[in-house]
Amino acid sequence: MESTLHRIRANYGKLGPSEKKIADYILKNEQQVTSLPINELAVLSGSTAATIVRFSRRLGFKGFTDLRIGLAGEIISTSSINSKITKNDSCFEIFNKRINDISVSLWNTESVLDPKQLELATKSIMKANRIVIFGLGNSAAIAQDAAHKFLRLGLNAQACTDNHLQAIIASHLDRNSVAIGISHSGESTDIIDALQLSKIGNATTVCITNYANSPIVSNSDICLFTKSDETSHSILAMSSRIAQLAIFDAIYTYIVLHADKASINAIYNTETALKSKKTAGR
Amino acid sequence: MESTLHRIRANYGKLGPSEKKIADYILKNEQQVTSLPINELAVLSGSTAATIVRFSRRLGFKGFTDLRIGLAGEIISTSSINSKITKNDSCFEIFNKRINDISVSLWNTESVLDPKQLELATKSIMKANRIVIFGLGNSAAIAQDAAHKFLRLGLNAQACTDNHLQAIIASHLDRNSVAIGISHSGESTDIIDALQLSKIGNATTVCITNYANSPIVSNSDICLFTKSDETSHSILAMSSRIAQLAIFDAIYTYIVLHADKASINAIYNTETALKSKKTAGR
DNA sequence: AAATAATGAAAATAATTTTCACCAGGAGGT
DNA sequence: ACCTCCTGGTGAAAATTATTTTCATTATTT
Repeated sequence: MESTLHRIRANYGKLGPSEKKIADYILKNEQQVTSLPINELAVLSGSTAATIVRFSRRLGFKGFTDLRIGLAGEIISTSSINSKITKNDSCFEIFNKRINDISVSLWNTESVLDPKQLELATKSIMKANRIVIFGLGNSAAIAQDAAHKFLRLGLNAQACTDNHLQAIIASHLDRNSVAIGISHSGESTDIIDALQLSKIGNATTVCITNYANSPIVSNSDICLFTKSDETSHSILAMSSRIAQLAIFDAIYTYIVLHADKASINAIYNTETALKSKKTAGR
Repeated sequence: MESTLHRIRANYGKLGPSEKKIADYILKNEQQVTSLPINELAVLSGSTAATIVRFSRRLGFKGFTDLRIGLAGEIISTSSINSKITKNDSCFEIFNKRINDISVSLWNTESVLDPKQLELATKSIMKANRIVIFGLGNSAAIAQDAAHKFLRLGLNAQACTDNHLQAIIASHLDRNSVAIGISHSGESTDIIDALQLSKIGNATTVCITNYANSPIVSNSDICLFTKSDETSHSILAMSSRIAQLAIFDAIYTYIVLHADKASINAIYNTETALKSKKTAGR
């Protein structure tokens, strides 16, 4: 079952003029439409109730009510996000608001992440002889997590979270290497330096950042963007980091699915090796 | 504006018996209710339309229709996004399904995480002289991330992700220490051993796990549960790890908000120290 | 036993869907 | 070119369905 907004866009061409007006109004006022009676929507969109019903049917819904529910289900409840964390919040309330932030940030990232760039990054990683992931401070954990994932796949991956080692490692990369730099702000000088050094040896450089106009972007062959507001108390850009994690996870999963025999064995062996660490299988 | 399901739970006590039946039915059949006429819901829940409307009003909605929209908006469309990842999916499609999984898992965790235990854990961490976080394999990155957060707060925190060191460190903890063990399965023997050793010195033990009936639970003073299905290709329990991250983030944020002068200075100093690593301030 | 709260049946209202008549534009025949 | 006969889109109004309100009844409490 496809998403509501998608269905509207996909069928836009086949719509009649009056139906187009309805589609336009809905696309412009997603949120509002979820709590609008059909007759009001008819007036607001310059159409009639009957046409709205036909419109809904044409898109594959049972009727307007059905479409509306679909719409509500897919709109990141812009209204309900009052994620301001205050000092009076209990720890649990904070958790609550946090996960809301994270969800929003993930779905926002989905809208700024370029599928093409993501695919390029993935393919580069699959083909690389060596993968180095640079991340400092907040991003160090992400880098390590990513390296861990790739190692499981039998890839020659390595996290580099030490700014002394970074320069050394970066300068030894060659054209068959991929250097991935993670920096939320896109301004971490050490990471940028590492990518520049990597470029000297003709490694493919990939960055993951939140800011499209940051210096790291101009030093990267492939750019993967996250999107998170990081308004509140996040000195630690929590939600953007989750977005970063999700990106690596998608890459990892893709590679798992397209792995050849050898890689699958690598995964299998890892699992077997870890089994002995558990008291029982789950 | 609070979430629909929460409002139902929060006001559950104040409901009449018939309204409770409605609440029960909605909580058990969230998804279905979004596309159910009020009269059918009345029959299914063993109540009447009038009571449902009253019930909706009492929860702060304009009427049943309003409640239903709220519900639809907050149910991570379990049905619509069929998160089955297939080999034909592009990397971006995988990303898409992944973030859906993560969202679902986060909101599920919100429903199993005990606010009391979370608060206990937080308070223990705030008061501790020493905090050690044990995590191996998948969980190592989480442990490091958490330690990193606490360090920024000026807390004496340390991640221990090496199973040789774990035993050594654990056996040196005392009653003013907090030992936190992270294990998705709750069965990682090394982590359980570490917590047991920690307990000998009377440290407070905290676990984070997905399984309430796992051995780690009986070796912990405080238990924090995540909930994620981890159906698909997740050898790496991705979404539960995000839930773990979110838990630590909530704890961290709470402590930030309740930090005394000294701690705030610690944060400030950290930020200042890091400034020099950036080409410009963001 | 009176007051209060909760409930359901039925009436009233509101929203949605269906029906139907109309119109515009196109295809094919004269 | 002109006339039909279609077709598909549209809106007005009727029919249906859903929701909300009213009100009488039944529990529960004081």
